[in-house]
Amino acid sequence: MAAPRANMSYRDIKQVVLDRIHNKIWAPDSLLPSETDLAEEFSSTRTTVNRALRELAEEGYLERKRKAGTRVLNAPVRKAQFAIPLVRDEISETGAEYRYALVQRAVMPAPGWLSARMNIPHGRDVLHLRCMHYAGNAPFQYEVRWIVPDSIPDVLEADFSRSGPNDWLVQKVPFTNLELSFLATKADQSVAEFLDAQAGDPIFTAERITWLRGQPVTLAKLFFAPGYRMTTNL
Amino acid sequence: MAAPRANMSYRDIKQVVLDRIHNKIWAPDSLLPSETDLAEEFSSTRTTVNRALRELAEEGYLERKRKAGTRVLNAPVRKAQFAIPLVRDEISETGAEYRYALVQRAVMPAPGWLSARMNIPHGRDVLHLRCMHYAGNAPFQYEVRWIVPDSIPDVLEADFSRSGPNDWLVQKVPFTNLELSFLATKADQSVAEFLDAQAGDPIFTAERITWLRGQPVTLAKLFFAPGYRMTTNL
DNA sequence: ATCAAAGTTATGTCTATATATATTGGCATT
DNA sequence: AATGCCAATATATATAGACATAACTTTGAT
Repeated sequence: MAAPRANMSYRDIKQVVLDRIHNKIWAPDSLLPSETDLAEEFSSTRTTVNRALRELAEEGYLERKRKAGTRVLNAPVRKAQFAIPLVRDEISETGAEYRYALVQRAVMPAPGWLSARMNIPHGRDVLHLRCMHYAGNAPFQYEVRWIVPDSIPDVLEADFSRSGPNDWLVQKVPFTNLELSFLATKADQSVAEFLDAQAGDPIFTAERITWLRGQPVTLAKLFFAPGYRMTTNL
Repeated sequence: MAAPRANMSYRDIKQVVLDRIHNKIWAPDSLLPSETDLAEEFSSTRTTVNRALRELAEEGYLERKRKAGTRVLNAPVRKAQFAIPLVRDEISETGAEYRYALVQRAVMPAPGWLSARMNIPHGRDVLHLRCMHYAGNAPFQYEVRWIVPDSIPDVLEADFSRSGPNDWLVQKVPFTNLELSFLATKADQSVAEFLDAQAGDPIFTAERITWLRGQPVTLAKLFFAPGYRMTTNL
């Protein structure tokens, strides 16, 4: 059991606090001593204790309110963090060679569901792309993307036959807001063919919509090959 | 454009730095001025600048190394953060009434795949549960769970007929490690029946394994009703 | 020329202290 | 009983200065 001693770093303090929470020395829903008191107990300063508690709160163990104090959360809302790598990097990391192919490119009026979803004026032209990402020879991800060209200079002239829209957009267009969803979809005939799956197979799917200061930028549907799983440890 | 002025908070500084990154004043891969210099520019202190840069690094915009300095990441590895709420809370928040039902309870030798997955001695008895979580009258989640009773006192005596193992475990057993995966599975006959789906429907599935100081605690497979999507904004 | 030691420097963290701000609880007024 | 105001208090954030540590750079010995 970690015992308070002098010269404890904020990391040490975090650990001691965590231990006490686990051992119910500070029970769920109970209040912790004030930062001042803890600083004294740990022969530390309030600044250091503050950092420890602040981080534990960020990690979902504590709840802090001015004047109200610091409270132990009864069901720690542990937060899963997923890095969202570029497909290219995700594939490279497995050691496989990343390959890309453009399947289709078209400029077309925004379909109704897209207008509604991204708040685009009805009938506005959008750029529509379908691409494949391969890990070696195996299909890895099928990408269906819409890009709103209005606020993105040059996008209609960009060449997406050699590298994907993601690479291009990351370079050219920053975004301020992102909505990311994960869901399971059923492979239709076309998706199945591209991903080397059977029609009807369950497909892990990500949908990401990005905005730049209120303006819709792009919507991507990413269909992962069968067997894909997104994993995190914490 | 945010212009440096006196009395900037660490939040202000974060915003200015972000703006400069977006406007390529500090290009990808380039080095930022040192904390000391920035502190001077912002008429602030190194401590405050440090917090701003540290948080931006945590958020995936910057990379920091001692002596080497602070560098702009070219493809910000934005990190998606998902809160992992208890089913109970997730349902309550929608306004629907949370209901729970125990479907099956059994003590059985660990099947081979489970032994391998959780590193349990072959043939060791484990507690196996199947439960349903409803939002109002609609099925929401079908839970298939294995619990390793060895290091968990009383779990074999616990009553899971009124409330779920999740609630119980959260109260009784802290965990130190968690592996969380998301994938798409195909509803088999049994899952389909419980979730009011068709056999073969794509099912968004979570698999979580928890450990306590190296000891396996529990593995849960959570099958969500059709239409479920996990969403986050950032 | 090569490698190891020493110096330099940017970030990492701690101490000490001060001001700011949100929230609570009590008290007085309506 | 309800409302509004005020003081107390815990957290939030800032300043100033110090030492620690990692990593890059230069120097010096072999």
